[in-house]
Amino acid sequence: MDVSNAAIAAALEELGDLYELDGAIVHRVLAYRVAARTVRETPTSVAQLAREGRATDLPGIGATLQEKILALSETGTIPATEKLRAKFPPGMIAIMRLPGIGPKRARLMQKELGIDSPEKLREAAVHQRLRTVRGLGPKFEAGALEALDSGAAERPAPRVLLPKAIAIGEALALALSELGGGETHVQIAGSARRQADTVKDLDLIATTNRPTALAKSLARIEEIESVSSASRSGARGRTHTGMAVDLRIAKPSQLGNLLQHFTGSGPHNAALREGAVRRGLHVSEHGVLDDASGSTRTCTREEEVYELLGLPYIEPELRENRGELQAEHLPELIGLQDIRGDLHSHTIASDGHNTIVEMALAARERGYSYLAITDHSASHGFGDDVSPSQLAHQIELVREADAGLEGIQLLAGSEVNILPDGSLDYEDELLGELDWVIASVHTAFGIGEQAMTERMIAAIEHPLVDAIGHPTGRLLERREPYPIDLEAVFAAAAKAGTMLEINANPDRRDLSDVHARAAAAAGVTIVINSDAHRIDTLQNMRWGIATARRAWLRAGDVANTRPWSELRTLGKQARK
DNA sequence: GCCGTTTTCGGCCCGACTGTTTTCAGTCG
Repeated sequence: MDVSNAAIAAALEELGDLYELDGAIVHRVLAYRVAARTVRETPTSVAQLAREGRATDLPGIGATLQEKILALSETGTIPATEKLRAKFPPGMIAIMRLPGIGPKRARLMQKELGIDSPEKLREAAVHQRLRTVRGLGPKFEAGALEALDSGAAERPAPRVLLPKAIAIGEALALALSELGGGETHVQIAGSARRQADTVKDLDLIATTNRPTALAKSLARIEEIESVSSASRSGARGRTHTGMAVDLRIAKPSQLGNLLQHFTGSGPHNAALREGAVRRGLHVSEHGVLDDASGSTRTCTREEEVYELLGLPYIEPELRENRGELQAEHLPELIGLQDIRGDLHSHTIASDGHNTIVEMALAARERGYSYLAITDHSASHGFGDDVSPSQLAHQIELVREADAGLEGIQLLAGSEVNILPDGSLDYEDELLGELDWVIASVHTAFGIGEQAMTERMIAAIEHPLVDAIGHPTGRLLERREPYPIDLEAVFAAAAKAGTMLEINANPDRRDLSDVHARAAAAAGVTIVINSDAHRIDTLQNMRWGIATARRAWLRAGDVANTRPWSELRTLGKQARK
């Protein structure tokens, strides 16, 4: 079995870190990090690509890295890594992770004091030996101790799921607007604005006529635990939940530049600026410097920044340096208003918390014209399983509720378990009674890539399965996707006409942005579903839309932007 | 390390902040 893309990415990250410690130039180190990201986001097996000599087709991967990937996949290790590990023990990388310590200082301390682990660093700091090294001083010593005490060496900074980050960001923006007075406007930038799966720190951009007062007011907000610096240009702080907050205050004349800069992403901005330099332009958060005239243009609106560079406006969700700067045409992205119905929801028949009618009314309230009731199936377990006879009864209940409701069509459905052998846990005859069938994997995640791929493809090819639910099984920050050959899955789904879901639960967002984009490119029809287990979570649809936008999807790529009368002709039930 | 409207070598975004310095290196986003 091939080494996974995640393992290759981790190996490239490690080698980049080791080269950095070894004093390599930053561009070489960056090349490893860029390559690691590319590998992590590639939906097909990079080990296999390397074996076929095609890994070099991926952006940022050349002959040297292809060779190293090949070595990793054939021998389980990369020779250069082995060599450098002997020179720099793992503790050195942990030290380099501490805030305020990079490769230069880590190596300096190793050379001068023999420090090669967080423990030895603490020992030296406590005994005030760090300050004996030229270039280091008492403040550095104190900072190192504080960083060690924070636990930064043991665990990476936590990432917050998007809904929580946006909730905090909106609360802070509102509080700042009130504290700053009438002329104050605050908006969210950074990865939260780009609608990423998770957010490390929150970027807020403000305009105000009292900048110093606004920066100082950050400390007065109840969510804020501490503020480390505040000036007329902004403030940095931390919430009680440990999330870093960066407030930047812009002059209105430069708001466009600042917003563009702090929306990122880093790779997008770096590529944008490299492209600009080729046109004799230099982009920063302050403006666009033109070599020809020697003058700097500032932009009140973000659109003007892109216009000055000869680019169309690029939606924040696309700013990941995934081809948006080179694209001939950018897609007109799908929006929440395009969604006509939700095709994955649960009720009290399984593990949901509301009745069919309650869910239907809430869906109608959202403006949907249809809702599929898709409770779990016969082998779900947890006491929430729906036996075949119970499903037959549930179908009657759905038909009854549908007959009694105006303005929304209820569809009888099920979220059927895909058993380890690829079969489903209801008989075809019963499935044939349904309007809509989703099939999902809920058990036996560890059967291996090949078995999982065969299992999934069996479900995809089942004549009564309309869509596959949360196709990779990932839970953000908690569980990796199960190993599966997605290239084969996408090809099978496109051929069979089985849709693949973007599950909009913000813990899942599965398919992911890069996977959904690859699936659509392979000809798969996407369906975006809330997987709501109560009326309140129907609104999770917005996170699915966020993923779809990051996947470059248009309304036409997504099945449930169509009325049911049209959608049903795409489903398998129409063909039975 | 990669890459090519500067094509096989010589570039490879831009600025702020901090702490240690006497003019700047290192780190960070």
